[in-house]
Amino acid sequence: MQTENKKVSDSLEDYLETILELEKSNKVARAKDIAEKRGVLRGSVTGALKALARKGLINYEPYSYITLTDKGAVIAKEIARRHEVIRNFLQNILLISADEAESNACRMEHAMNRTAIDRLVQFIDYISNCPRTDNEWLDGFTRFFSKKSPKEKDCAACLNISIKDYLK
Amino acid sequence: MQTENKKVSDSLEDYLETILELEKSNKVARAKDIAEKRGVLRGSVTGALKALARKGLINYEPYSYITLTDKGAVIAKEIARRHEVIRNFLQNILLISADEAESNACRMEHAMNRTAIDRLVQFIDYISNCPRTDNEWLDGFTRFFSKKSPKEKDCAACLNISIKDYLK
DNA sequence: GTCAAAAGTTAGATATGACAAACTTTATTT
DNA sequence: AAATAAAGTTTGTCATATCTAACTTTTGAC
Repeated sequence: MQTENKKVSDSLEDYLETILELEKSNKVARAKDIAEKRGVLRGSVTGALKALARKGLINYEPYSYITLTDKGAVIAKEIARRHEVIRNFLQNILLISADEAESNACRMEHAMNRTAIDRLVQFIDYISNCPRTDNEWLDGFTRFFSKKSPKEKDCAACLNISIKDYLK
Repeated sequence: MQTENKKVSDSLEDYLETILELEKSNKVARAKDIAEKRGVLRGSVTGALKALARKGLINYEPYSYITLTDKGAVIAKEIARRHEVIRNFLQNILLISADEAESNACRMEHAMNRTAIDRLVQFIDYISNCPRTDNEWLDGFTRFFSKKSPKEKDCAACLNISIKDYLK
C-alpha cells in the first residue's frame, strides 16, 4: 500500500481525533457516528475516509468499520493532547467558560505547533508548582478581570500568605 | 454597492491584515506587494481583492491601488491586535523564540475569538502587575523548562525577594 | 429467509483558494 | 512618442471540502 505522506489538513486532523474518540467509547468507529460528531453528512465522511486510508492513517474497506493505524493513532493522540492542553489552559488558568474554552481549543489545536504546546505544558506545570502562583494568585486574577476590587490590596501581605503556606 | 456579509475566511483576514501593514508603511497597498508579503502569486491576489471588494472591506478598482474601507479597517485592526497579543504572550511569557512565536501567532490569530483574546490580554496584564509574578518568577520559569536546576531552591527565600522589592 | 430500514457509497454541484501562463494596462526609459 | 519593463488581470486547471440526492450494501425485524 503506497501511502501519501503529504501534510494532513485541519479537516483530516479533526477526523482522526473523532475516530480516536469513537474507538475509545465504542471500540470501533462507524461513518455514521463520525458524521454526527463532526456535524457533516454521511456522504462527506466517505471522501475523508478514502483520503485517510490513502495516507495510511486508518484501516478502511468500503462498508467496514474504521480503526486507526499505528501511524494514524500517533497523529490522533497528538491532536487530542493539544486539544486537552489548550482547553485546560483556557479553562483553568485563563478562567474562560467551559464552552468557550472548548470551542477555542478546537480551532487552536490546529494552529499551535509542538514547540508552542510543549512550552505551554511547562508553563502550566510551573504555575501549578511554584508557590508564588498558588490559589491566592489565581483568585487575585479573578478579582483583577472582574474589577470587583479596582484598587489592589496590600501585595506584601498577600505574598506573606503564600510564604506561610509554603513553610507549613 | 450591495455588500456580502458572510464570515470573512482566514485567508481573507490575512489579506486585510497585510493591506493594513502596507497602508502603514506605504500609505497605500499594491497587489504586487500584497503578493510578496503573503507569499502568493499576483494572480491569486486579484481574486482575493475582488472578494474583499464585494464584501465592502476594501476600496478597489481594477489597476488601482488598494485601501481599506472603514469596515475593512475594523477587521484588519482586530486581527492585527490578536496577532500582537498572541505573539507577545508566546515570546515574552512562554519565552518561545521570536520566529516560532511569530509563526504560531499567524495561525492562532484566526483560531482565538474575542473572549479568549480579551482574557489573555488581562492575564498578561495581571502577570505584569502582580508582584508575585515579577522577573524573579519569569527567570524561575526559564530554569524550570531548561532543567538547569532540577531541584528547586528555597521558595520562601525567593518569595521574600519579591516582598522586599515590592516594599521598596 | 424476506424485506424494509439503516448505514454506506457514488455522482454531480458548489465554494474556496491557489497556480501557471497568456494577456492587458500602466509606468519607465530613452 | 515609442519601446520595454513592470504591474495587474484573465482564463483554465487543480485540490480540498462540503452538500444533495440517488443508489447499493448490510443489518435487523419478523
